[in-house]
Amino acid sequence: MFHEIEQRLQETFARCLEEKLDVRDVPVALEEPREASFGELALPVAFQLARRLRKAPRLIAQDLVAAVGAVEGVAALEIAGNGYVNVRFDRGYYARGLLAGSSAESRAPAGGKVIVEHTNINPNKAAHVGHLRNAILGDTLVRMLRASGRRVEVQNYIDNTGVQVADVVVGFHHLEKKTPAQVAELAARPKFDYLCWDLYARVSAHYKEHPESLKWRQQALHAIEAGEGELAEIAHTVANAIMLCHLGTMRRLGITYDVLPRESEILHLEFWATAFQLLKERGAIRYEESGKNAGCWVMPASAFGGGEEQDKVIVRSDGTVTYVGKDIAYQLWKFGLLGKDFYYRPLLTEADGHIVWVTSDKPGSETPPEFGRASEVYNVIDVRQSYLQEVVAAGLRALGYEEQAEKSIHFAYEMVALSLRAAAELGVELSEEDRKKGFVDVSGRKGLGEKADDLIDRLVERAFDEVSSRHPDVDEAERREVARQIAVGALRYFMLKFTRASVIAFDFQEALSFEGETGPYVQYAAVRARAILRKWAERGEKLPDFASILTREAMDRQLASEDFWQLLLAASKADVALARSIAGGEPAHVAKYAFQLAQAFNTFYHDYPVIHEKDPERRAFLLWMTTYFRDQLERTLSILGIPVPPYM
RNA sequence: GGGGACGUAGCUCAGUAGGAUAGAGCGGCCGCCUCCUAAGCGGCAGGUCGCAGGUUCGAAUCCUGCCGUCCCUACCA
Repeated sequence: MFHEIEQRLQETFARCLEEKLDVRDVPVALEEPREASFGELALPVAFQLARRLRKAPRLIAQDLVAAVGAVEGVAALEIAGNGYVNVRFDRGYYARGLLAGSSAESRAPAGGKVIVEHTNINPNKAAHVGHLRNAILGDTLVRMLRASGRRVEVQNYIDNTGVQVADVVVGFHHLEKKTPAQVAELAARPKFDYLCWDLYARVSAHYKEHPESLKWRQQALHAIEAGEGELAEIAHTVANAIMLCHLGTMRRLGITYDVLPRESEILHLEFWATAFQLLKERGAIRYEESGKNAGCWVMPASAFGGGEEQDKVIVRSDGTVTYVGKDIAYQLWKFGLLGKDFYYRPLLTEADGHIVWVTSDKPGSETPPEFGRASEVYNVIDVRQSYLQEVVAAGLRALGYEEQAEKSIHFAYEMVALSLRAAAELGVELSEEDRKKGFVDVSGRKGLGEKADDLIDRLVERAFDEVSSRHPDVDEAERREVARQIAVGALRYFMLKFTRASVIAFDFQEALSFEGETGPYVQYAAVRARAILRKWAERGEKLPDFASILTREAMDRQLASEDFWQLLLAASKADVALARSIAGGEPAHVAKYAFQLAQAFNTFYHDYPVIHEKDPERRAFLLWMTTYFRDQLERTLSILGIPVPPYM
């Protein structure tokens, strides 16, 4: 509704500018005034024209307003200050529009399929808080895009053949002296990812003390790549088991995937060979005869704006491909440009019936949906990979896929570090450098950091205590489920409230808080809205027929109250917030809006008892506001992936 | 050396396609539960938006320089 009026104003003013002033190149900007008393929208257009027309902005504004005349849904256009045009909505019209359900909801889904790749955790150890930021950011992006009508495919890339897995294989084989069968037995036990977490740290420490043992890593890598022998078998067991652990961790947060493309298939199906051919044919890479990169195939630095002497090696002099090369092949596949596809098999079925597929190197018996062939690709990867992501896009560009390079979006975010206090709580020794920085880097290699599942457990425990203190009479299993939902709300909100470019110095006190700007605060507002309506129903009352009682005149009467109008207006801006959030690539904006929406509802809740209202029209209005707030809160929370508990 | 991000209240952060009196949460202080759950609500205190110039009707926002912090810049994977 808000957006409709915005559009109408923009069109009307643009047309007026064109017809009356012959101005076409000035975009009609709309702002939300700082002061609510100025109206709902403001147009600074007169300022933009002042210079060109050599005329005082205020006079221009007056002429424009006179020329524009009446606009549907707008009660008044006022000149304010030096030349602002302030817009006052027709409140009754607006509210009736909301009551009827905005037609903006029914707009057709536009554009082709979007692929969002996120999580991408090395399958060699338990997930930690840093991984949570990636997955929550990615999953929320998916929900945002879907809410805006886009078709989205969610991918979680599994590097099951890399060094990280190889290192754990080394641990089992050389340090622990385990046979593949023994490893398989361990892998079947719970918390295998925790066991590997420690083992991985031990292997890293071992390398440090005995650098000569790094040859074990090379052996393991070769074995894994060849896919034969005990080492490969252990790698296979470890990667699969840990991958399932990660899926389990993410499932706790309501995060799931459509397909898991694996590095092993990219290898076995020779995606790289195909891409290599393309890159050579189209001159995207060149063979170096001499110089420091002699014998290598490189992408010239000029292709991706790299500095001088910064050509990027794609194929090493020994003929093996670097990661970027494989990433280019993979990115080509995502756009359906490789001319090759994976095979697939169903991996598991989620509780809601959703099937998660995994790639395979041979045909399966079941027919998968069509994967890949996207028109737009979001890679949710931390900011440190910016350079490599640039090279990948440059690869597409060099192949002539300008459009796809443009649509390859590196959805970058900053790291999660540990606050000094959190690091101290985890028993980390703080160096002078750490103290100066003010935070400590998470390091999987050192086994340093808070495991995702531990954090979720802590949150659930805290929430359980809170729930239990408020509802001691309720069945324990039910309290636990409510606690779980609150924990998810707290964690997801915490990870989303920061903008992407902000380093999160993870702090337990902040993350475990349920008060103030937190997920539970927003959940609580939704719970309160539901509670009012439940109480109403428990009295044996039915909801009034809003459409017939709340006529336009009735809405006008009720919304003459500035309080009500501001509350309704705030509640109606969910779509505006979503659109702005997608355009800006910033899920934090939706989170902020959810918080503001909750604040607005809490004000409403506090100031206006609904059920005890005596006047029938006023009561109907309050009940309608309650349902509207509830719907908007629930919708916004679902975009954030935050559940609404039955009570709190 | 080159590239990028950042510097806003005691703390953690919003706010930048230039706009009206710079916001929130936490922490601090003072209030509010015979009335739909106080995980709530109200109030007070707290800021030369790193510094200096420039652009203009107007700058936290754009440009330049400086100071400071972090990240990236391998034939490792």
